[in-house]
Amino acid sequence: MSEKPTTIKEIAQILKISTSTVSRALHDHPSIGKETRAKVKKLAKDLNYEPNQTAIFFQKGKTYTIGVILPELSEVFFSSAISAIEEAAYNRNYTVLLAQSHDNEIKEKQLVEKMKNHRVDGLLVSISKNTKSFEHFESLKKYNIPIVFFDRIPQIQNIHYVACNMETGTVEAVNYLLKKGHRTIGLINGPTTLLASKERKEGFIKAMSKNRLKFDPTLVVNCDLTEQGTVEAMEYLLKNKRKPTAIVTFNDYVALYAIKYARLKKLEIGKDVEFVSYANLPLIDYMDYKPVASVEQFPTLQAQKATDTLLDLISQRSDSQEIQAFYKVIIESQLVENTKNN
Amino acid sequence: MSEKPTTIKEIAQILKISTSTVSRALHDHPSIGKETRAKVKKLAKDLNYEPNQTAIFFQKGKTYTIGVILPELSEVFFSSAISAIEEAAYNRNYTVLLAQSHDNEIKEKQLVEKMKNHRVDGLLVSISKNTKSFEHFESLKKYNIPIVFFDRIPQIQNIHYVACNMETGTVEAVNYLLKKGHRTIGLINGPTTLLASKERKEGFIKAMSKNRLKFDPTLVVNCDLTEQGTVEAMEYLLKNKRKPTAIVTFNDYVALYAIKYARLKKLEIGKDVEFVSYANLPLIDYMDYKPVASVEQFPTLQAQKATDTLLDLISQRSDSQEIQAFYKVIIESQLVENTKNN
DNA sequence: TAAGTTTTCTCAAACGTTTGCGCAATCTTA
DNA sequence: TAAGATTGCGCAAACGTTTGAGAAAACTTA
Repeated sequence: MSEKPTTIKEIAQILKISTSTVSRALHDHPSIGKETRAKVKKLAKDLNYEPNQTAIFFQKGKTYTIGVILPELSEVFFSSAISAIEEAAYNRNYTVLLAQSHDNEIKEKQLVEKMKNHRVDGLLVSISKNTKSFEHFESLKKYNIPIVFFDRIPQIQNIHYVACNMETGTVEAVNYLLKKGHRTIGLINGPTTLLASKERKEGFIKAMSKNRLKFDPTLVVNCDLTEQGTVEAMEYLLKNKRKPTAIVTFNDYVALYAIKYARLKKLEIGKDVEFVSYANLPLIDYMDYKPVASVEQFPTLQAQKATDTLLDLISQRSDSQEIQAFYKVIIESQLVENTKNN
Repeated sequence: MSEKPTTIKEIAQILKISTSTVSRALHDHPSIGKETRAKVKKLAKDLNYEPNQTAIFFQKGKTYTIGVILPELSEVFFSSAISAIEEAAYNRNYTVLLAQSHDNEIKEKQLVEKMKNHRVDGLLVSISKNTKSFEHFESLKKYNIPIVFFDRIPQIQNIHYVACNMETGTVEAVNYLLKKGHRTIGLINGPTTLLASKERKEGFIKAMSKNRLKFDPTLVVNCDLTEQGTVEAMEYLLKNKRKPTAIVTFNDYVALYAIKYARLKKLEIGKDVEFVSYANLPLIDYMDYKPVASVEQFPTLQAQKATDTLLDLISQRSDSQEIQAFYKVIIESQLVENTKNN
């Protein structure tokens, strides 16, 4: 039933030559004669020879595989990312070893170990929300396995990363709303622990001050990104002395919850109150009541750049031994108006 | 800078014992004395020993890795699936090698080769829409690499698969609409080439005849699943002598396009015309004008069962050599009413 | 204390491939 | 035709681990 795969040894035996000759012949090594090469290749084809990668990986100490650790594959942002990563890796003849941390620090550490043991050539990581310490990544450096972080990056020094700067997009968003005549703008932000929250808030403040409006801290509220949390944030904002006529929300989910709540309170979306959000969900296009605009974060672009960076690092590593600089690729977020669909 | 990882050999040398003893000690082999075992384990820990998996893979001819080939990771159905697959594999200590075919038959074949060369222990596949021949899968059987197909399964014999039967759900859907008083029900189906289209149509017909209504073929229209195609299908249906008051659509995207078109034509959704669809998009919950009900296909459940089946096959293989039966796991689709969200 | 048991460990092969080095055969050139 | 250059190939080690078979050491028992 289950035939054993052909090996180089067998080919050598049949042809009565050495395995090294077979190996070299198959790799078009110059020191092998034309005829032998042809004979070897022919027989290899006939016997359906397939090089045993596990042997090669072992021999070369290289697996042509990159590890990818993402928080949640079911989140649209990350599923778009993994799609792009796979694509980019495939184009450069690399394979993807995939794992998700479910935003669990302990699991993330285990996965890093596992990836190391699998001898991946490099690692692509978007860190878990709950990861506080980063030694598990440090340990990879010792083994010379490069890591590139993307989107969710740890706040430590000397790392390679690709990330999206939320400030620009936020500034654009606020400017856009101001231009539309809004003067009282609220921000439903994420948890304070997130870098992304910080960037959004800073963009918010910057836009205000640039427009000579004073920043009103009561119009900014943090939220845990759940529906309940969003409702509470909305209640807070709508009870405010200065009731916002426009609200910037941390992401599309928050926007959806907020819009739902606003409609429940009989507010007309786009008239009584208008929303701008950060793009996570492609389906926003199909919604009837949706944010007027979204700050695009380019998940696939980020993922692509991150993969390319990682693969560059991998090939550099084998070329030279010197320590290269740290790549810091910043993609600017960008406001896009959401088109009406009816 | 880059230290070489510790090996079993080094441990052996330091302790002046043989590598086999070290290996066995680390594996708690009974024939190793308590003290030696303790000594070995201590030193291993101190030296930060990590077994070189590539060597083990090579040695054992097993990689504890499963290959997964999906058509499109950016499609919600498949991203939910890969999330569940990774989860299930992780729980049984397997790792996932990921690739997407982009519905391209040639690429699919290349990927199967690549997976074979990587010596995956098994393969999980949802086939490309455009795949017509299946020898590339046959070739894996020779090497005793089990394959489990899921959701999109080839129409050939002697394979393991997990799939969702669309007929039941479709019958339920039609019954549901009939019960709501509809008598003229349309079906915007997918391309005739797809098994899924066939099942939907058969369910459609079966439900009609069970309710002693004669099946009207003019109310069924095939479509290529694009927006343009959907618009054409809608035009056709709305021009029909018997104008449907309810429409079953092939998937949520088609439903969205159809609803958009219907509203453009000033039809009131839920009154003039009602929709039932097949669930792909979690976001349907957030929509204002949406199908009243969806036929749930349980992507994560399918993926989970498929992974478990594959891993069972893999462990069986090493246990016994006999050829086992072919697993055919059918999950019944199920109608779920979509709750109102305002 | 010698023989038999049991415990603990070692030897060496094997997995399939790559590659540095050396050697033989062939070809070149004066 | 002898010396050197070139071409074509083989030898053997190496990568790190597992494992069957056997050897040595320790412990029993009569």
